[in-house]
Amino acid sequence: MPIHALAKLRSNLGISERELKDFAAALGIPRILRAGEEIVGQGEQSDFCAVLLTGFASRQRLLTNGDIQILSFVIPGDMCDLPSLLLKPIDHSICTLSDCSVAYISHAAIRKLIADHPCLGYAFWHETLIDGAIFREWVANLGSRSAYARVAHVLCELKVRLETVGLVSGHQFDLPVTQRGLGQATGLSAVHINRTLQRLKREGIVTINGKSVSIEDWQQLTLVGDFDDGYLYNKGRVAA
Amino acid sequence: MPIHALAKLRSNLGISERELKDFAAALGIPRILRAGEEIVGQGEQSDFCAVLLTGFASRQRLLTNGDIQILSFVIPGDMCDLPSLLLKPIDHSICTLSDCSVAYISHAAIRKLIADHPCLGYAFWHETLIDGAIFREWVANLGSRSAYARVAHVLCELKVRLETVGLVSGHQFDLPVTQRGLGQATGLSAVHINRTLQRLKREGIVTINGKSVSIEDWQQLTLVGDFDDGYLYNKGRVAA
DNA sequence: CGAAGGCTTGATAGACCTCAAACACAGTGG
DNA sequence: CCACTGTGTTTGAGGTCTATCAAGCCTTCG
Repeated sequence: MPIHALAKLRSNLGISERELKDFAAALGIPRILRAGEEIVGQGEQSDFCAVLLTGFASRQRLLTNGDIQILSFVIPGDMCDLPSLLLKPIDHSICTLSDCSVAYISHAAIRKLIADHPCLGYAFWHETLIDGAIFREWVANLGSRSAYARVAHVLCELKVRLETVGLVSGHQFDLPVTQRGLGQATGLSAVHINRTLQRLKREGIVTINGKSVSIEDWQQLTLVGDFDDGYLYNKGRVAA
Repeated sequence: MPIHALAKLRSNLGISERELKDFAAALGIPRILRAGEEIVGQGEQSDFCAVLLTGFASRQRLLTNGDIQILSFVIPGDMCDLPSLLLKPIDHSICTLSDCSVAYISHAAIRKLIADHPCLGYAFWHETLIDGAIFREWVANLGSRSAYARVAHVLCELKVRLETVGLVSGHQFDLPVTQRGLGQATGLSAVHINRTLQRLKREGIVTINGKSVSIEDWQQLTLVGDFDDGYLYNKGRVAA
């Protein structure tokens, strides 16, 4: 059932059929969450991890002045809550951006899986390392690039990551994120996001209809966003 | 010999004396590097990890326009290169900011240590997760805070992390980072770093003499920097 | 002693923010 | 079916934070 999650784990680090089975067996029945709900809350000491099966979520941090900083986007196939296995209480929350289905797996079950299949331990670790690589890229994005490049870069990253789990058809994908949300991800105001998106449209690089984004000129978008997909380490693609 | 590294690993995740011994035995003879050298280079496929024993280093990313973004600071006791075990080629480089002594341990040895002591596997994973938490905090720092707060926050983080390995005496510590370097870490120009530091001094929050930083008003600094040390997960301190 | 790099200061410019208002759209209730 | 409300988008105007440029000074080091 959790196709993307399994396929992605499989491709990431040569997981065997057997290990995949054991992992799938340890997953609970998926729960449906509505948009705007919390999957994990900042400061919680959870004893389980969440796997996002369908939908869109954001990892985010609430600052003391009330502002929200989005730290990364969570897409289907992501074991979004793995750090909570070793980091308690967790320093950020994960919130749904659209309706989502989420499966849970207890920390105890994860530890048992790792004990039984050390290879899975490396696979989980690998997941968190890629998350780390994404954070690093975002540091560079926020610290070094203009608003125009930042927005382009985020779109590039999403396109490549969504492609990995077969969620891009043609050059188009769904992006259930408001302009305010994009602002919280890129450190820009919603107003400026609006103007930046308009520029990307005006220059024929993307078109946007509601929540649907279509990349019209991928090469130009990567150029503008200074994007190199190396940091995503997505050698193993899942067929669309 | 590698006091800090061992002590820190020990405190991080209840490593036993025995595991510590095996780890120390696997470390090669430390090498001395001069300031400005590369410990690991962006794009390399290394087969070893580096442990920083003494000195200061920075994790950094070279952008296509030639700019450098500092992603985090590496201080004594950090196994700075752990992601390279599973992420090849590595997406960033690590450069010394001062003269450093560095010990190396092969990936093969690390894998063997983990096989022999699963607990060490979790300890290493934990290290990388804390690095991830630091990246997240930096995303928030760069995305949501003013220049004044950003600089204050970086100073807060360094003070707490250096304290953990006993490198703060009184309220003072060495910081072999140029103002240009602070700019590359905070996404600000060197000129503005200069003015921001002047403001922090003028307001009696810090004093700076050459490479030595002294925190005069810690509470005010944390307030200005919106700093909460939770994300560093440094429950286990090493006595100074 | 000269050169190079880092720090400091002033002036100007520009990128992005804030405020404000109008518009579009979906969901809700009468 | 139609107001009504709330959220998201769009546009304009003005303001501010931070960058850039430029020059002078200081320290370090060969």
